[in-house]
Amino acid sequence: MKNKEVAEVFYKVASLLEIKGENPYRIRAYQKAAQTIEALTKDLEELAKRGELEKLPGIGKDLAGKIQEILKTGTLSIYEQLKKEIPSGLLNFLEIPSLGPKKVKVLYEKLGITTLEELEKACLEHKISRLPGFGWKTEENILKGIKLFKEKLGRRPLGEVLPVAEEIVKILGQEEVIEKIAVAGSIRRKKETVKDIDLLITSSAPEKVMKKVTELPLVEEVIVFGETKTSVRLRMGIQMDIRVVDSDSWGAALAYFTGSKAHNIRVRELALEKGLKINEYGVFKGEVKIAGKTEEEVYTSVGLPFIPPEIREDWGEIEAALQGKLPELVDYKEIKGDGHVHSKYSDGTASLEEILMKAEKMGLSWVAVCDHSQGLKVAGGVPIEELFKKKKQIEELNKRSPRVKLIFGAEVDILSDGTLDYPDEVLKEIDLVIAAIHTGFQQDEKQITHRIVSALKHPLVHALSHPTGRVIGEREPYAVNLQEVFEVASRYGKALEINAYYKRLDLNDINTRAAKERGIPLLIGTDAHFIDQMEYLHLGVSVARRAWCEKKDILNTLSYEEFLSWLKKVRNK
DNA sequence: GCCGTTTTCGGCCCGACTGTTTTCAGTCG
Repeated sequence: MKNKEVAEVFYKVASLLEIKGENPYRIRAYQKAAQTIEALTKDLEELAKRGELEKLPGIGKDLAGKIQEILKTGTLSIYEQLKKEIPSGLLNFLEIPSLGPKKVKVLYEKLGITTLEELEKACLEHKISRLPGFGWKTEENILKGIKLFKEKLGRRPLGEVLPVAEEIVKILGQEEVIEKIAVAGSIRRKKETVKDIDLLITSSAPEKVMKKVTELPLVEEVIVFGETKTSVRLRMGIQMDIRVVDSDSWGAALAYFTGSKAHNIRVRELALEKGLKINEYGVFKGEVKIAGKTEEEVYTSVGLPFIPPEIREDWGEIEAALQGKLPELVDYKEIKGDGHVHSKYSDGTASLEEILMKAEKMGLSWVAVCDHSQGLKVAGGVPIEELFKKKKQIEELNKRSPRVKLIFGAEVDILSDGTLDYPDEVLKEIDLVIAAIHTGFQQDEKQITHRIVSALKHPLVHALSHPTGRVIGEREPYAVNLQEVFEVASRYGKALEINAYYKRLDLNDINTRAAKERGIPLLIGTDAHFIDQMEYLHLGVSVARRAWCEKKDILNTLSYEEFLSWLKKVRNK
């Protein structure tokens, strides 16, 4: 958690310096350092103690000192100083489309505007359009932007946007003027939340393509209209950027448009070292284009192997690629089971038969049915007698089902004193026990961590479900010391879940990577309460891929028999 | 503010579109 707080301060310092009109490279240095810290899988305080801060990329003597200062005092003197010069309310303004640091500075200096309300009022009184560099159009755009900001149409969960993007690709893919079409951007990188839909298209008639796109019924408003670059807002509120290039530039454009920005900058720097220039049209040696048709070509030209989109974040993939140490990322095709679904026995809506059928359709060979435990009444927790009925039913179904097997599991509540919601003699009858916190989210770090750690140490527990309890856009993680959880999971050989439900994705990418680095087994579970939610399995795999996981890191790649023997092994330790 | 098997100073990714401008700064990705 400390890491995130330090990164946050650096991001804010960067933004304040931007408004102040400081040296752009100094600003970038703060942003880069913030990114590095955010993606760190180690505890910043540990690194600081060992004096290893300066080993981090983008962190030199000065920033290392500033990190120390934040860790020690909880804040940063230059940050406090900047806040005195520039009201921090102005930082919100940067979120408004069409407002950047330069314009924000003018608004503050000429009109003394520091809050959204003042800004809105000034627009309505047409004070803005009289400022130098502003006009009536800008005034209009700001008003629109304030409205969007208030509606909080920020980042959306990937699981919400991905299906829309795929649908649009399907519709547009049928147009004759469109040769190739793909989703790029953070959707292609499978980030847990996305801000917009980036579409890349090849066509020899870009103007016709743009017309088709803007005429889609899903489009609410055209924001930017150009021949090669157009932006629209969809009715669901999300922005969609469309880029059209010719097929000769497909690979270069796809790489450029997929990002991340930080990754692209690194690749372009490598190109510069080799005397090459990369843009969205290709790789150039002087005036001559030497690559660009495929992404592989672009990477090869700078001496890199192909890097999978999910890890293009400048989180060390460039260094790994240069050393030939890129991981062989786990593939969805290698996934054989789902580690966590609910049935009618608790608060799920599907019967065991339906789960079995769905699994078969998805090509899985096993599914663990982990219903809630007895105490969790709001979620239809299963009383002990029912539990044995379920066990029996699963055994009977498995006999009749040669290809897909159900695993008798339970998602057992961790009570507020750290004990479990079934007695041991019951737990030992359950083949897969995943423990989870569903109550007492407000407890302090010591208490929550103690509960989780006690559960993980329990000899009959196999795994910890949704380890941080966060719900994207709705609920912050509870105060858990993950370092301690990792420590115990690793020592006792227990698994941590990657909960694949689109609003959870818990563990997230960075924490999954931290767990993987410590050799902790990971179990992907969809937590499906409706049968179709089992399809979120691919989102869990995406988290694993973003976390650099390979086949061996993921328990779901085990066959039914192998997984059962893993379950037994954990208890025999 | 960082960084360096050319460098400890002088670099630091690259281009499209808009709006307010008579040639380009600002914003955005």
